[in-house]
Amino acid sequence: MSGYAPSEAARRSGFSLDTLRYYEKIGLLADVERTAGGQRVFTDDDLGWLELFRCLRDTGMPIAQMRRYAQLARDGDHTVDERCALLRTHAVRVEEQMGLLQRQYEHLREKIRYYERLPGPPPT
Amino acid sequence: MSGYAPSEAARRSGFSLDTLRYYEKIGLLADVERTAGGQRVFTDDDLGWLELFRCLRDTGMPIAQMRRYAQLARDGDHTVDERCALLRTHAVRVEEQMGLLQRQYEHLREKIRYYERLPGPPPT
DNA sequence: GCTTGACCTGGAGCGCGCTCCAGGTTGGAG
DNA sequence: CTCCAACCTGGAGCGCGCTCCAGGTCAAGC
Repeated sequence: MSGYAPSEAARRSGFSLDTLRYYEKIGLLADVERTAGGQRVFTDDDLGWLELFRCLRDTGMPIAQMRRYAQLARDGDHTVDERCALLRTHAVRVEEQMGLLQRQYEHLREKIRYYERLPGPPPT
Repeated sequence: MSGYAPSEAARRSGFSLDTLRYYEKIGLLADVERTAGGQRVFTDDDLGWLELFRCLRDTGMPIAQMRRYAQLARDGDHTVDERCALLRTHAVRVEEQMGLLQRQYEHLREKIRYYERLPGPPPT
């Protein structure tokens, strides 16, 4: 149920071992369990966090902000409002990003259509 | 109609002066005109290229690939197919990127909804 | 002609997010 | 008990895309 070796955690999360260590080093992942010998043991909870980090990373949130979010979560329930606000603000930025991407994608398609209208057989 | 000072080109393109110089230095923009004294004069054609670079940059194309595209364009009409293929390949990547962004955005919204369902007055 | 702000060059530096390395330790299989 | 693959640490290095700087030149307005 819980207790994954580093390589397994890497496989499941899609992050590299180095990235997992890095995320712990900078305080994104805190208090990762260890064996008596000092080797990491990741829990389902850790994997849940990693999934969130992947979501935030893929949507372009800077690490500093993820760090802040994680710290708030560690600080307890009274930070719920601030955490929610942080996510909402981020969501707005993501919407803008999607809009820009969409618009530029359309320009790109238009450029491609221009090439396709050129005399001569269309490539492929 | 054509012939813009660097600051004007920066204003119109939205790139910084340093970035314009950088783009020329690495061969994205080639053969930018100069005054007798050596100062750059940007043409409408240059601005057109910059608009394209912005589109490609905003959609995540690495500079090396933009360089390649620009070089192909300089090489003449016989590179049309390759240029078109390059843009099409890029468009596919952009579609993937949009799909990922959309999916992760939905996860984000779900997380926000989770916060909003929490007991207590929803923030703001 | 002088001033002054915009511009020039080559090259160093930066911020981000990892990624790699050396040198040493751990722990499960046989 | 031995082996060896997986793991540990601290710290250096990297790739990208700019950004900044020093020290000098240009050119438009007075």
